[in-house]
Amino acid sequence: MSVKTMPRNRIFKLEELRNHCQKCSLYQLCLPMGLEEGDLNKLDQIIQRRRPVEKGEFLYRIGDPFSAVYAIRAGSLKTFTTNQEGHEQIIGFHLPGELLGMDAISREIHTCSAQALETVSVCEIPFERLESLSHEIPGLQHHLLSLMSEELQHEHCHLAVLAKATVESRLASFLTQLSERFKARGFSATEFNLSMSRNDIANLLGMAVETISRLFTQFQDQGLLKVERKHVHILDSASLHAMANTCSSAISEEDDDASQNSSS
Amino acid sequence: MSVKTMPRNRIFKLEELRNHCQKCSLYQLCLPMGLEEGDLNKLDQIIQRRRPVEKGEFLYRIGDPFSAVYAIRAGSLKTFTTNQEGHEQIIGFHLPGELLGMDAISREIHTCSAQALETVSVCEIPFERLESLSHEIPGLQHHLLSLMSEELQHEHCHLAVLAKATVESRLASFLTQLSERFKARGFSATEFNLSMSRNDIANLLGMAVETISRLFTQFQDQGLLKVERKHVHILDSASLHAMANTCSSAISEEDDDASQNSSS
DNA sequence: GTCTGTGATTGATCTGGATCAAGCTATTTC
DNA sequence: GAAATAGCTTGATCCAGATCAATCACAGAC
Repeated sequence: MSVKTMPRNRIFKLEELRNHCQKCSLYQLCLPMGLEEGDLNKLDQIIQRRRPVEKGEFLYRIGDPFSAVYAIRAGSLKTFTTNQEGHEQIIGFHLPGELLGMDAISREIHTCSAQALETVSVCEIPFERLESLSHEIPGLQHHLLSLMSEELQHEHCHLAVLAKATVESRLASFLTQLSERFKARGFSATEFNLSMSRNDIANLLGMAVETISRLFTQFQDQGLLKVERKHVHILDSASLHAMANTCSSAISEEDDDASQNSSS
Repeated sequence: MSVKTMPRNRIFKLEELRNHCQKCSLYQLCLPMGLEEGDLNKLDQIIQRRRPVEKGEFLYRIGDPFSAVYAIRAGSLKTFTTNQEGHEQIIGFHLPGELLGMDAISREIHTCSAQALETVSVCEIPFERLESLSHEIPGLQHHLLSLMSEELQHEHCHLAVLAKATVESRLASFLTQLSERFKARGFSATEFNLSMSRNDIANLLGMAVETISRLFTQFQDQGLLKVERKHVHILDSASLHAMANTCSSAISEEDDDASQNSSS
C-alpha cells in the first residue's frame, strides 16, 4: 500500500505492462509460442492487462463463472480445490508463462481457486475470443490443446508420486521439478526462493508440515542442498534427481535440453 | 480364439462396427456430441474402426509415436505410466464413450500405456485430421477442449483423494465415481462388474491389495454393498457417497442430474 | 524498543495401513 | 479328471510418517 519513492519506476512498470506479446520475455513459453507476427498481433489485441494481484488475493475462486484464462507474467500462484468439509487440496504452483483456468472450460465455472503467493501480474484472455481466434489461427488451436496435454502429463506424474513414493522421493521430486521450471524461465536452476509456505508444500505432497521440515534438515545434512527459510540452494541435483524417480523423467531424459537453443 | 457356433452373430457385429456415429449409442457422451448432421458426417468419414483389442493387449504403449486418439465403443481399458524402476502407476480406467490419448499431443509420443481390461472395440481418429476438422467445425474444437478440461478436473479429484483421504474414503470414492459413470452410460448404477483386478484398484488408489480386500469385506459387513468376485451390488449409495467426500461433489451436487434430459 | 501472531523446527509418541505369511478359490492346462 | 497358476482373502506383525507438544524465529503493529 505504501508507495515510497518509486513513482517513476512505477510508471515505467505500468508502461511495460502495456507491452505486447512480442516484447514479453515469456514469449517462448506462453500462449503466443510459434505464432507469426500477424497472428501475434491478433492475439495481442484480445489480451487484457489487469492490475496486479496482491499476495493472498484470489485470481478466481472455485465456483466463479468462467470467462477467461490467465497467462502469468510475473509472480506465482497456487491453485486448490476444496471438499465438502472445507479441506483444501493444493493442485499445483504456477510460474510465469503458464496458462491458468483451462480446467473450467467444460463446466463453465471454475473448479478450483487460484490465489497469489506473492504479487502477481497476469494477462487476462477472454476465452470466447480466444476460441474464435483459434479457428483463424491453426497454430493457436494446436498450442492450446498442447498446453492442456502438458498439464495432463504433469498431473499424471503428480498422481504417481502421491500414490507410491516415499516422503523423501516426494520432496526430491518437487524440488527437482521446480528447479527445472525455473531453469526453463531463465532463472537459476540451483538457487531460488520458495514463494509457498512449508504448509503449502506439505499439502501438495500429501504429507505433514513437520515431515517437510525434517526432510529439509535431512537433505541439508546429506549435503544435497542448503536451505534457509525460503531460500534454497541445490548442491547435488544429480542425487536429488535420482531420489525423485518420477514418471516423466523416464521419457524426458532423451530430449531434456533439446528445446531451448535459438539465439545467443 | 474359438469361434464356436456364432458366425452369424459375428457378422452382424462387424456390420454394426461399420455403423456411423449417428447410430452409435454413445453419441451423447463421445466426440460427436452436439454436432449437426452435416458436421457429423465429416467427422464420421475420418474415423477408422479397428479390429477389437483383446484383453491384455495394448492400444498403445508409453513411448509410441502419437498419431491418433481413440474413442472407446465397448469394453474398458486402463492407462498407466512406468517410472525408471519399472513401477507401474495406473492413471485411470476408461469406459465406453471416453476419448483416449489426448495427453500425448504436446510431446507427440504417448506418455502412458493403454491396455485392455477385456475385449475392447475402439474408433481410431487420426489426430491431424481431427485437428483440421476442428477448424471447420467450431463446436468440435470446443468439445475437444471441453473433454480435456473434464479430464483435468477428474485428475484433480484423484489427486485430492490420494493426498489426504483415508483408505475407506478412497475406495468409497472410487466406487461412487464408477457407479456414476456406469449410470451416465445407461447401465445400472447399483449393480455392475469390475473389469479390473483388485491389484489394479489398489494401484490406482495408492494402497495395498490386502487393504482393498479387507475394505470390501468391511463395506459388506456394514451393509453398504454386496460383493462377489468381480460383481458389485451397491446397497447404500448415500452412505458410500458421504464416505467418499470428494472434491468434485462440492460443486456437482447442484447440477448433478441436470445434463441428460432430452428425449423420452 | 516491546508485544503479538504466524510459520518453522525439533522431539516424543502413536497408529493406519503396509508388509509378511498362509490359506483359499477360480480358471486354465494337460 | 488332477495339477498348476493367478488372483483373492484373512490373520499377525511392523514401521513410516502422522499427530501431539513445545520451542524458536521472524515480521508487523504500535
